[in-house]
Amino acid sequence: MYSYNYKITSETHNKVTHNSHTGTSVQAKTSIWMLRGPILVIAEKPKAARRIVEALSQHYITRKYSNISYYEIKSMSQIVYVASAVGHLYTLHTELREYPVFEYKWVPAYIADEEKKYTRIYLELLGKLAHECLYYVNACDYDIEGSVIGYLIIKFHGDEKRAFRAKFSSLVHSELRSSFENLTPLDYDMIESGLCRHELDWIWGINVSRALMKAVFNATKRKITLSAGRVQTPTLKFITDRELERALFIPLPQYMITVKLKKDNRVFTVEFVENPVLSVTSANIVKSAVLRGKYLLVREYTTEKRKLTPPPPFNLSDLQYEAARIFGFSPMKTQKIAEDLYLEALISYPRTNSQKLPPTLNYREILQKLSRISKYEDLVSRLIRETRGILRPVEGEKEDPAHPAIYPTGNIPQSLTRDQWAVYDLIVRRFLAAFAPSAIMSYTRALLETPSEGYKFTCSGVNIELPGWLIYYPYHTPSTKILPKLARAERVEVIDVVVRESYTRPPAKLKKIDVLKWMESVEIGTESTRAPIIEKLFERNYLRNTKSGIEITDLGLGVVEVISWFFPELTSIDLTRRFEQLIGEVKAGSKSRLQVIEEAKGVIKKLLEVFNQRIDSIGALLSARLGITDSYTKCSIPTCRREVHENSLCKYHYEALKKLRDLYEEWYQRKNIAYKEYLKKLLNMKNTGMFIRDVIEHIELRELPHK
DNA sequence: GCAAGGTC
Ligand SMILES: [Zn+2]
Repeated sequence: MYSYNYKITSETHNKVTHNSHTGTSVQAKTSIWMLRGPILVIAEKPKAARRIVEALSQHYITRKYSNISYYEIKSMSQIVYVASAVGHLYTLHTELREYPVFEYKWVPAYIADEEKKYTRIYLELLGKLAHECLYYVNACDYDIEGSVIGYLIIKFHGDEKRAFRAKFSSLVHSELRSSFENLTPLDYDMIESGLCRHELDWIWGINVSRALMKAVFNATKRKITLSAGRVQTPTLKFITDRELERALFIPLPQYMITVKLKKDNRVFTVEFVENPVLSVTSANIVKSAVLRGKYLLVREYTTEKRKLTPPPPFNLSDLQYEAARIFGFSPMKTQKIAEDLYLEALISYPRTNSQKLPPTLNYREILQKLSRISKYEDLVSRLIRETRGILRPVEGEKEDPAHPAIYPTGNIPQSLTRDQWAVYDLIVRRFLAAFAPSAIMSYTRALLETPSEGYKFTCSGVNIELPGWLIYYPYHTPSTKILPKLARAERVEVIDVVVRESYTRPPAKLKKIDVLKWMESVEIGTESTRAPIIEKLFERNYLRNTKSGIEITDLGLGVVEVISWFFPELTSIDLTRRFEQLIGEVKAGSKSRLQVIEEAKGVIKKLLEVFNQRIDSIGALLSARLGITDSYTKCSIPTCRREVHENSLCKYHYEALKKLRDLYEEWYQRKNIAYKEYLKKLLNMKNTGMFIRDVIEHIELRELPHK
């Protein structure tokens, strides 16, 4: 139903080609050097401005405006200023405080938001320079947001009619030079679709957030910050679903059969291939068969060598994942550290999705610089030896329209904290590993059977034949396990059979990194925004963090219920797919931005009308979940604040009770046990869900004596 | 004050 070929932020413009004589493009190209009159070149960020001016001239002048730098290229016939934004300098804003609200305009971010004060000086400088200039070049990142960032500055301080777009997808000097010799007119297709995305997110997010807050205010007279949005709400819903699954989880008994075998005086263990076995009776049948036979017959014994290629260079989410896995860092912490390292010029730009190193990068030079850091000296010389100086990095599939994978610059770290070192070290090692040879692993697998019944058992071993890249990036090293040598048809002596009772487990509690990986997998949010959006859900008190992972709060659950009821599209990732389709149509020119916004307005207005009709009961629900007031009809579980759904229970406790009673049948079949024993057993198990526990404790164990 | 998106 929707087209998936349009990504909200990673949209790549049509391929960058500057060879105008091939006739591949009909767009007029202009060389910056042909323009007569002062020119302002606008970069997206200070570091990019520096790279751009270095590429354009060897004789540029660095100037200071207050504490920020800009650059000047002066020749006989022209003057070029290169200055930078710091990301978005403008933001959508409204003076109105009510909702529905559809009146908004772009205003300087430093005015609308106290935290963006630092952008003021950049905008002030750009304004002053723009005033002196005749031509304007948007040289922001070559993506949809870059098109918007530069456009708004030119619109408010320059002149769209004398403006150009520079198109480059790396900051390599030759590519930069070429792009400035082939400037195109402003890319209005991207600008319009970008503006449209901003407006859609604003009207949805602001209106629904205000509606939620208004409901709570009416019910409690308290101003409590609540929010909803295209990215945060589906993310909250995802976490809620996992938490509900856990809270309603009932472990089921199951049985694992293992056999201890002996070969050459060495005892090793094989597992029943049909594990887990669902009842104790069938487990015991297998057990006695094995004991009767006294030995197992080897049916298969195979060893297979496999190449393990190095993992690709880091993009931000892979780095966040590894730092979480290896050091337990939150994605936000890793991101902040990576940003610090970038600002210290120790690593390349970190907010990238790319798993590919720039092909024109001087790898050898970086390696030589890294070898001056004593802890990498030996690794680098080993790498040069192993590769015989042939430096061809592996790459992954993921791409980014404006930035390559993360790599170390080779600059020597001066004073890093322990945590900064940890992240820096991961980046360096991953970079080194990208050039290293594949590791070679051998996997051994044995299949054995009982001689008469043919019950099958298996075991496997793994050995590192050649470490290859694991020397440089050892965090994927498997623990080796060597099996005894076996031959087909060999009889192996049985020492013991173990039937271990275990229980099914609920899905794990989510960690922040799991949430981030999920957002990435369903393509919502961006490298820059995912970790901050997860943090925002905690700030709103929708979530709480515990040692074992994320938990949903009563408020978070209530917000998801309310949004699911009145704004269901906002809880689904399909809204992002829908936005992608719409802004794709704006880009193609088949729909206008105004048209798309008017349609969205209509939808939102209608939803808000229905919301407003029920605003009192919504307010009552949320204020009960906040613990401010009591529900009119309270769930009979003493610890529960929710309103009654059926039989004096809220909908979760009602469902829990039903499930608890339904699943007893299954338990009885697996493990002959009385209902009361079943309840007590469940209460004693840590994996039993919270809602299940509640109904056992407060209903079943209380009512039983009367039954 | 509220979104999501840039970047410090
Ligand atoms: Zn309840």
